[in-house]
Amino acid sequence: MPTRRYSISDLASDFDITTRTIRFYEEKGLLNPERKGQTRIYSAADRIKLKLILRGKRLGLSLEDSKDIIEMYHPEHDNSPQLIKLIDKIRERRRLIKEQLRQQLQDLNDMISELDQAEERCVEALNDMQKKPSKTA
Amino acid sequence: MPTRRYSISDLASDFDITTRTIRFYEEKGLLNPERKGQTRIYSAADRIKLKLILRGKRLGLSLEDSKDIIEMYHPEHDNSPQLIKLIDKIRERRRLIKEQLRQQLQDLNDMISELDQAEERCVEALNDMQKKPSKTA
DNA sequence: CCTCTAGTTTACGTTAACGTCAACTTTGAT
DNA sequence: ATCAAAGTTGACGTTAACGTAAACTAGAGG
Repeated sequence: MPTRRYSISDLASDFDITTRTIRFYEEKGLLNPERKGQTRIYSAADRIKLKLILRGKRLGLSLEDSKDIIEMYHPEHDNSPQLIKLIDKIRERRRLIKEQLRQQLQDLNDMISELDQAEERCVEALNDMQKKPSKTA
Repeated sequence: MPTRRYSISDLASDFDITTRTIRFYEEKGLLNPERKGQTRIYSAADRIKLKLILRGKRLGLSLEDSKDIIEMYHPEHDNSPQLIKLIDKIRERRRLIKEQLRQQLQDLNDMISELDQAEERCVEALNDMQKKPSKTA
């Protein structure tokens, strides 16, 4: 079994965040590491959760959203009505993600092509200035 | 000439934001509408700037970033060293955007496929519960 | 034993991006 | 004229996501 353990500063340096950040995520209920005495000990699963949180951040999700998503991956295997609700939540979340994907893709492509045009205009302006030596008296 | 004008609430309802938000963007130097008396009058160009700001927000840009980008589209046509610096800024920004595009694409696809797997696990768990009636005493 | 390093809790501070009054003024419609 | 709707300027409040500092503890090494 790959029962790897990590200290809080291990994870901090791995993901290039501060220990404060990691404790903050715990405060918000996104992580629940073991304790040896009062020192936190993180498992491989905790590491993955952290990864999910950070990916969520890159996508603009709130910590609350990431918390939701984490619970989808690590459900308390309850009874079947709970499971059915969970499946619905997963499908809804996937819908949202896909819509976001579509929108962001379009936004990014639009922005890139507009930057291209802006650059072109600048280059032309530069060329024009080379020919007419300028009006500066 | 399409010299369309907009009131602040026109734009607010068009983009589904509050007038406070629009005034806030002006406070931060992203908009500079004309005034008729003390009332703000927005042009078509202002409308476009607003659109750029909101797109920036969807992409996770800060207002400062959006301000930068707006100035790339509406440069004060200065002298050539300024123009050259501007071109560099545009290229750098495009680089950032492209990297972000790449990253977000991967993140979103990863997340979707993980949601697919999570759903599958739930469905299987449900099926298992149908067969073995459960252990609940 | 002493000190250094890493860890902990508690608590107040900070920044961005607005929200929410309050207290006016301006203006088109009746 | 008046009255409601829309506009304006302060100014303080709020939320998320941490930063920062103080004061303490526990283990490892010389």
